[in-house]
Amino acid sequence: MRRSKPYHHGNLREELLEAAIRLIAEVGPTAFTLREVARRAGVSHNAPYRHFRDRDDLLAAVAAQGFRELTEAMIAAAEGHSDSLDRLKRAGLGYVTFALRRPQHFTVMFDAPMSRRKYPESSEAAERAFGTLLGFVASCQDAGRLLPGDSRQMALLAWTMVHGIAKLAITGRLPFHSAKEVLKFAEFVIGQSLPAAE
Amino acid sequence: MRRSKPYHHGNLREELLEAAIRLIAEVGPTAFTLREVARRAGVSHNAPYRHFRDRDDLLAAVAAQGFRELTEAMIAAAEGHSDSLDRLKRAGLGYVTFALRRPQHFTVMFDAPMSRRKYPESSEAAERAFGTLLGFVASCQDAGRLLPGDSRQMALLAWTMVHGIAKLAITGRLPFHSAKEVLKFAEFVIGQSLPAAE
DNA sequence: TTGCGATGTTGCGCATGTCAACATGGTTGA
DNA sequence: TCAACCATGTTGACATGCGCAACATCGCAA
Repeated sequence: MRRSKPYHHGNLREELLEAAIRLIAEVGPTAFTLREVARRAGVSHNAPYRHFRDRDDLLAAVAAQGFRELTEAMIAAAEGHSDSLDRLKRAGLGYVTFALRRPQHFTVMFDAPMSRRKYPESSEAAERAFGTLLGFVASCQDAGRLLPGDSRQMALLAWTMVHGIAKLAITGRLPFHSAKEVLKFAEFVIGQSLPAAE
Repeated sequence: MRRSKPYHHGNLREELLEAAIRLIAEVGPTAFTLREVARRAGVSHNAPYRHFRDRDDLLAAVAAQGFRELTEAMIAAAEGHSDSLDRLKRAGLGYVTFALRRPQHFTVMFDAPMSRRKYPESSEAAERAFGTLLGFVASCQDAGRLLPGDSRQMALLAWTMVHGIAKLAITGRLPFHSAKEVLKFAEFVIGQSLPAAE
């Protein structure tokens, strides 16, 4: 049995990250505060500095975690569908759904200018997410379900589309009042814009 | 001749707004500070409170001004082109160009959740911008250059597209290193996704 | 002319990010 | 075995920001 609080925490980095993610979900990136994270993790206001260079560094870690989860969400959304074009569309909807479910986290992931130099972990996680989308696109082309051509370019097209929808929906700019409506619109956009073969 | 500084400024609101826009262009919305704006306008750190409820209120005014300029930018981009579809495409490229030229301002306009209640001026300016785009879409449909259908839906499609491109480009997520490349990509996307008639 | 309301100013309390100095205790090498 | 070391936490301080309250100034209206 542990006597009250041990001086050394043992797993602080993880807990700080989780606390940060929860805090951001509650108050958003602007009101997000390093000191509040420390409070929630039950440590002093300076403890986080042993694990993160500064506020932005912690936010970058939060973003990285977000990108990993986004990747998972897209894969999970495509799961169970066998037609490659269907899988691509589902992945796109998964992207939007993720953004709608975790708007603040999504905001942290995309609002700060990404600097590969400073935050390599976050950058790599982001690239992995894009790579996943690229994979879906390439599969479609291989299967002849999408017009052939530069898959990278095509994946960028798909990405900017779902991203635009997600961002505008999150910030309340679209005239929709439920996730359902947004997703219906997203389906319309995807169907309209993907250069399906045949 | 005016002896040193008069106690009452005379046109402070305007100057604060301009100073704020310049400051944001330099340091971005995060580092933007009410006090620095006051400093630049040459007034005390509390003077702005006579003209803006708080920091967010000033930012909302900045956003409103941005939406007005964005509207102008789209109109100007379409000017001189007679074919309606051409005009629509140019307006879209104008949207992206505006974002690339004034990334920080664009960010202020779109990153904060929009509350119609709290910031009616900014909301209306934003709606006017969208209305402008809607007008271009409707013209295309009237001229039979775009498939008929719900123009509102179609305008939303166009908007989310250019917005996605703009946002990702601004935050350095697209693999392009010049505005020219981004615009070329934007042309590709627009050409690919607009459901042109014929 | 006077006094009132709009506009600026000074000064404050409180919160935050971050630096510096110090405390603690698990691990390690002699 | 045990002492020194280093990673990890803590305390305290400082500069800066936001926004409130009280006060100052001045144009305008009665």
